[in-house]
Amino acid sequence: MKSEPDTFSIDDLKKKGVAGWDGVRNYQARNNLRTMQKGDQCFFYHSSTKIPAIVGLMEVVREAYPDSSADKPGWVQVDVKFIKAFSTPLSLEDIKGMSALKSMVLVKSSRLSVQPIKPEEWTFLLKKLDK
DNA sequence: GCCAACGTTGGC
DNA sequence: GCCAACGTTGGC
Repeated sequence: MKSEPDTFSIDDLKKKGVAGWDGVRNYQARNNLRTMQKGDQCFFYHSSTKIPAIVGLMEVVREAYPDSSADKPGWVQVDVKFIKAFSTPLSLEDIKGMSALKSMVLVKSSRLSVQPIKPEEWTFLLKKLDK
């Protein structure tokens, strides 16, 4: 899940503990939000910043429900809980250099703000990040 | 700040 | 339903 740190950063999530992931206005991203289940974990990615990178880990604590920030119905948000901020974030540059991550959506379709991750990619990333 | 890639809108 | 014009995202 991507966010511009100027708008909402991993530190902001850490402070809040639990936050609503609202503001998604893209159908594909919305569909991905809808598939997320309580207990699912996801990565927090900082986009549009000096060093775009995976910076943290979080967990879905509430499944998709109407996004109150939307002026039209149909958009949804989920609630996520802070789990951790990685001491060493994994930059997009690094990700692009790893052959195991070659087919990541992040590399292939960088604009999608809520992306699926394959199990093998997830395992690989967690091993790299969570030391 | 630039620009490529992508998504959305609206005329026909 | 096509496609040109326009808007947005996000890496660099």
